[in-house]
Amino acid sequence: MAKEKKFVEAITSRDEDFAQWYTDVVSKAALCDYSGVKGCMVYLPNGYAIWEKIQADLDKRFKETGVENVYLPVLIPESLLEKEKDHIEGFAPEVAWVTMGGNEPLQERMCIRPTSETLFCEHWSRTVQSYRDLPKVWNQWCSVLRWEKTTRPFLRSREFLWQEGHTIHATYEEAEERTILMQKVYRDFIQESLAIPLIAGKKTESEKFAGAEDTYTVEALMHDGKALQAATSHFFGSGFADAFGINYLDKNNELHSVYETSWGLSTRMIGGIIMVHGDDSGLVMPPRIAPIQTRVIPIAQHKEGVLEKAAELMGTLKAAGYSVNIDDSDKSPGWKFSEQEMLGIPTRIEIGPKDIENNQVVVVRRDTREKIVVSMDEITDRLGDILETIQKDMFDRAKKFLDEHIDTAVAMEEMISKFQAKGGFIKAMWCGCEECEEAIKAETGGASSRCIPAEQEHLSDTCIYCGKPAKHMVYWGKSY
RNA sequence: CGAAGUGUGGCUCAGUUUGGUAGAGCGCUACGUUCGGGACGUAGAGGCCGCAGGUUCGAAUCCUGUCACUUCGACCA
Repeated sequence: MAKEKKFVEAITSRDEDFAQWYTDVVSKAALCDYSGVKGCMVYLPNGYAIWEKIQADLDKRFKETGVENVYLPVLIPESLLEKEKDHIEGFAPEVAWVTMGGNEPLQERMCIRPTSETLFCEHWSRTVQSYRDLPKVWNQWCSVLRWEKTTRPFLRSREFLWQEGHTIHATYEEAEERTILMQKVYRDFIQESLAIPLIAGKKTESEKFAGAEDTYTVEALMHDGKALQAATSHFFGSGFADAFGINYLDKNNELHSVYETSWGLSTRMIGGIIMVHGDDSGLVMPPRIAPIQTRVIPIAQHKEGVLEKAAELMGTLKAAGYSVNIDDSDKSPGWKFSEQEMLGIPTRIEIGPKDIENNQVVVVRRDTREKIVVSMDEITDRLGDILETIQKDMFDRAKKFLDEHIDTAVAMEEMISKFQAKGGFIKAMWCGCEECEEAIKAETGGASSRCIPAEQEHLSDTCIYCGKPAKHMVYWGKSY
């Protein structure tokens, strides 16, 4: 990637200190603020607007597959959380407890939901009786709380916003199909709307969700070469159903367990957008998910007619369906350009006396800074084309970066040197045992198994670590 | 939870070693001049120095405790 000209000193260079760059972008783009409680953040208008766009897009996609939205309580009694063994073991270390109601100690303490499988199960165990009650394909938009030790804005906060879908089905096959379908929904959404290319597959035994039989994941690669688990879809089999007693009578009056799934995507995805697309000038929003698609910046706005013409342009664009705003503050133009760039608004439209004279405007792309002179008469059509081009180019650039950071290895020395050179994903064969998985992580300096892709390649016959017969080809990488 | 660091106007920090009337830059407000890549002048507003104790004639500064945040590790969407 070409060295970018840097206009603003307030943002640390991305290649100099990626972690600091990330924090600077979050703060300069006014996405969130820290609060008085560690790991609980204030979502500012710019940040929350992105979440609202994600919600709207994803919710529409969910509903096209038959999902219905619900809302369940924020509190889970301890006895309920404990019903499924693997689940409680997985979450116990990071739940927060409520022990008092007013001034009275509670008879039973309750945790603030870290996830809601147990609540959905409890509800269904009381209400599902017949095959006619199935399937249930539900989702809730809410926040959950996990007492993380180390927190970072969006990437790992204690309270975070997400959606969690929960479904139950009469058959194993139908539930498995739903699990895979939701992985596809996430994959399409993230690639099409967020312009973030992915690798997809199943998690290994050790990386699976607590209580799941299978976890399907989509993984993105950040600009620093680290992987981000973007969304997961879990297949539970009938484990939870049996633990909670969710049974139904089929047409032959025979009693059966239901099969269950759950799937989620969180505000962590906002961190992903920043780390995939952002640059040294700040945030770069993919046009389809950008809360504001273009910002009108008047040049020499004190001159006769400039502000009026700029306002008129904004009105025209609004009427054409664009999400647009104007910066008519008395800041200098240069300041406004930098501001628009830090916020990641995909385009800006400069309009000054020269433009008005020539019946034109100057559209500037955020991603490339390319200046495009457009006739005032064509702007409503051309802007849409430009935004679509940006969307496509952003995906293509990210895809090229991803492809350049996927490598293969058949021997440990090869894997270690390749991984340590530039991070990214390394494809390598694996025998399927947890000991090798851990050893690979330790010896490479942090490359954990990210997923087992559906499209398997045969790189060699043996596990890269122990040399025993290989079962899977796995993507390995350092994870956020 | 281990290790390190930091809390002083909205922000970034100086002042703490050696106790003596709270500082700078940026930002903010008003007015004027500017305006195609973070313009400038003039005049202003704004802080019981994270919190609680203690030592002292006197504490941002020394002592004790406590809370929070940041970064790095182990755990995790």
